[in-house]
Amino acid sequence: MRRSLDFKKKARVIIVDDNYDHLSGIKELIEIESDFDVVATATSASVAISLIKKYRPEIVLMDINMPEKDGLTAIAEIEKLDLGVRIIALTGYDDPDLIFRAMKIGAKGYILKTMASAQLIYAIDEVAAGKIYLPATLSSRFFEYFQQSFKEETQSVSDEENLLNYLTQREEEVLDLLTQGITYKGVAQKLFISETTVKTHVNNIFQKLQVNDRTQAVLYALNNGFLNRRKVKIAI
Amino acid sequence: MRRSLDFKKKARVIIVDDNYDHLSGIKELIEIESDFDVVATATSASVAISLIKKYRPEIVLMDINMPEKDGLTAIAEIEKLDLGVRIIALTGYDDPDLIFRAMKIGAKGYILKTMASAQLIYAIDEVAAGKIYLPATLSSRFFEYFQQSFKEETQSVSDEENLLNYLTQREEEVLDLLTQGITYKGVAQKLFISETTVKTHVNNIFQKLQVNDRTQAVLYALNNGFLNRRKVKIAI
DNA sequence: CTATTTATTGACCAGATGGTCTATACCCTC
DNA sequence: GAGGGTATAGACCATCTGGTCAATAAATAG
Repeated sequence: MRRSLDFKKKARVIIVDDNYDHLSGIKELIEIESDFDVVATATSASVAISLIKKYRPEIVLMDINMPEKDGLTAIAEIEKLDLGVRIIALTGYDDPDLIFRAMKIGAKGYILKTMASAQLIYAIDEVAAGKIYLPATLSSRFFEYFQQSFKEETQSVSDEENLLNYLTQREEEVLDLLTQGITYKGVAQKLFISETTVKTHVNNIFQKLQVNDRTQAVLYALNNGFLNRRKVKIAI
Repeated sequence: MRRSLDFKKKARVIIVDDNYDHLSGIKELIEIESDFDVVATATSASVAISLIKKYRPEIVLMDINMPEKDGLTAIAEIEKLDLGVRIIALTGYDDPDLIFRAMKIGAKGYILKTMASAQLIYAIDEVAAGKIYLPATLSSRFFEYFQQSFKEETQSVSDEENLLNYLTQREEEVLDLLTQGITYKGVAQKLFISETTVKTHVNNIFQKLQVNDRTQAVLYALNNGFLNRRKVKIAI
């Protein structure tokens, strides 16, 4: 029991930072203040990726602000490799957009360089233990940004303005099939009605949505919460 | 300075919980352990909404598990009123999906009923001060769910499988215009080429994406990260 | 009971769309 | 300089799409 805990603590770490002074500072800090094993360091993202493939560390500390290939892209690439590496992002700024994007692409933690050394060790500890760690202040920032991005999305159009609300139930069914890229004939078969009827519905839909063709109708539906209930869908 | 802090602390609170015992328990706790002013309580969401309109509290504690109108819907409705009320969700379960949805629709905090009373007071404190508060354990859950929902979305298709990657630059431009619901003629004008050329490109796009018409092409593009860079877009 | 809304269908037509084949010109690579 | 990929363009044609007008039946609202 004790052994396995100790074993877990001896997680191997790779540090990536284009500033050599920062790099060695963090390295020393970790070596002195913690049990972690810094197996390698890198001053560029591309070198880092090679090292990660070679050493397969448990933890990577990745500076976000780097020239050439930036840290976020690097994180995305590493995550794509699916090596089980757990990445902690590291920057000087608490820009919510950066935090959001880092967490989105799979960073397991996000730390500011200005934070106390104990916080860094704690973060590594938590992440090494399989958790996701964001300091309270950053997590607060994240959520504000997160909620804001929703408000703009969903609350931008009120119910009265959302033309989708004026569609009848049958028209919604037809539109639903249209958003799956089905032709008049196909819709007619699916709904057991004639092609002409479908055309009538489609025409009514166009008028209500104030569009001229199915592509625009589909786009309107997608942009105004028509099939939102289906699945979580996030994109930047 | 001191006064304004004290003033802030005297935030008015409304508590909503269909279980009367819980309700009065929380009420007592807040009245004894904190400076907050419980101006009203409600055992149903609809009553709560009326009370909120009447009292305009700073804080609402909202139980999520309620019959009739559930707490999440209630939160969404209250947020839509845009009264500046700050809502803290309250449940017995740390279901990540619930947490995610609560935060999505604008809850400023999320607390488990099993948590220590001090934690509840602290949460109200933070939220009353304008912050968003999630206890570390819940925030961890949230992030796991958050990242998972991405992985399914973005990593579901590898680069080789994503047929969009086989499009030439010109074809991408054409597709981009198609996803805006523009006709052959319109595309031709925008790109300063003939309508025939557009048709050729479109046909090539269809073959590469293995679809039969523009609607399907647009849907494929939308579902496979074609215009993802534009805006944050989240939906459930 | 009448008016309105909704769902249904037909007919007709212009124009848009999609499929196929062919052809030229440019650029890049081998 | 031959070959491959890309962008351009025309011709032809079947089909699909969208617009309009008209009509019936059922359900709902007033």
